[in-house]
Amino acid sequence: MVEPKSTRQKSKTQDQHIYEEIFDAILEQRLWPGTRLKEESLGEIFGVSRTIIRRTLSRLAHERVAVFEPNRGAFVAEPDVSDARQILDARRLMELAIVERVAERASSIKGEFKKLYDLIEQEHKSSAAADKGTAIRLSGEFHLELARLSGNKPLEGFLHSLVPQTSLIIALYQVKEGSRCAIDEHSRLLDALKLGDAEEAKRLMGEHLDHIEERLALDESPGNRNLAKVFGRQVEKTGA
Amino acid sequence: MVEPKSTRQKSKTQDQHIYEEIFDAILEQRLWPGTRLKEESLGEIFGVSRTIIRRTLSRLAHERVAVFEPNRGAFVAEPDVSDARQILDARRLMELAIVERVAERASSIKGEFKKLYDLIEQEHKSSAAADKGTAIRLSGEFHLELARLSGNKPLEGFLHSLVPQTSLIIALYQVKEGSRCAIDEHSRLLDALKLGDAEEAKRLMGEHLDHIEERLALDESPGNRNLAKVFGRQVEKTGA
DNA sequence: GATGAATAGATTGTATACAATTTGTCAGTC
DNA sequence: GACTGACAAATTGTATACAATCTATTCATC
Repeated sequence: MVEPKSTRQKSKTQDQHIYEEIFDAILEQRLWPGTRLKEESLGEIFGVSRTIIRRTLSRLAHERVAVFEPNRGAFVAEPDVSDARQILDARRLMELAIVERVAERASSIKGEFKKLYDLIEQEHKSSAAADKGTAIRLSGEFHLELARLSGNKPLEGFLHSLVPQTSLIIALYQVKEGSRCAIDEHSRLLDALKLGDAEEAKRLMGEHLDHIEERLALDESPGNRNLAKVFGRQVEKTGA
Repeated sequence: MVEPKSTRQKSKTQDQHIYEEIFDAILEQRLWPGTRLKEESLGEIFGVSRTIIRRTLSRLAHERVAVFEPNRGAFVAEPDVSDARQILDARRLMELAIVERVAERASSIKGEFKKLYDLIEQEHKSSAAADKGTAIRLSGEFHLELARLSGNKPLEGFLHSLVPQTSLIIALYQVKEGSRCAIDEHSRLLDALKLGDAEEAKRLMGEHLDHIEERLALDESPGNRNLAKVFGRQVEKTGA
């Protein structure tokens, strides 16, 4: 549908674009856990062949944001309660390590904090506009930008896969609506980071994550399991 | 060259096999940083088309064990000094978190320690046989099995990409030969883990990693930079 | 009417064909 | 003899063709 132009050249950019489009859709919870990702449909949407789509799905699968079911196709991942606990555990570990490193580097990266402030401002705007999807995505982007400022690419990459997975967990298991205090938490965290106060930053990040987890129903009782699954798809887990 | 049989079915296993073959070659330092990974050659070696090879390379690239250079192909990664520091930093963080979790679960996973003991025994054997490649690989597998026992799949997956990257760093920057005390360190670590002594296990793991890093020349002085690069390949960094 | 087998349609998995790009070679010029 | 440009070979990047598998529908049977 778009002009084919040179066919090549923009390949990496093209890939990245499609990836981010799906990534953002998951962050904003427009793509629900369990949603089928049909290759030909996606190919038509983005004007590329299945080859490209397949590569993107493969990347998402490697990041555990999507799963391939053999001969059945790719689906948006549906982390179960056990997965969710492991993901949140890993994420806490990462986030604390990240703020520690950002705080340590605070003085040498002063100029780079601007984007974080911009993101907080945008968060306020979308919150005021009751634009829930954008607000959630911006919150994720705040954490990703923090990871980038840690100066550690492996950690950044790892968090990049944990953030959308957290989004899926929230979609599946959040029972209480998120009060907008999260934005203020980001704001206070950023203040501590700017001062290079690692301990305070870690404390704030820990509380921030506590608040996210408090709103989740991750007990394994059948009632809650169903509650979670009901809003997902693909129920046939036993039969296979 | 191999019988084509059903063409399908074994697909995932086939993929996994090729992946592990390359993965092990890197762990054993048979594949050197900078080595070109030509798609057609690999396809012939494993008896599959470029499609399959490309998927494998794409996975390796995502794990930062290989790098794609646009229109030029895939190469075994050559982490520079800055990359190396970040990788080792991330790895330390992961390894400490992993032993912490294994120690916590020690009592409930008693039966699962067997493989670790087996691996140590194999390490002794290959060390006695002066089989350096195998010894290095087994050491890596020890850490990977530890990660598996942490019970945290995301952490396990992340370490799975850090271990071969460490192998590349050692290939590029190790200046002193590794004394075989590493095996005893694994052994003592395992003892502490079995007792559920998280603090002692973390201390031992920290020392173990110290010893690995002590043998590396990661200072940015031009002499050492060249020393490292000289044994790699693909020198044209400025031109392209 | 419910159950189950057979068949048609849809979708994924892999190989291959072709286009775009890079790399290496060789002639021509200064 | 060194340098530049053009051409040829090799290799990657993408699309497409075809095979294998799964899914849904239909029809027969009880």
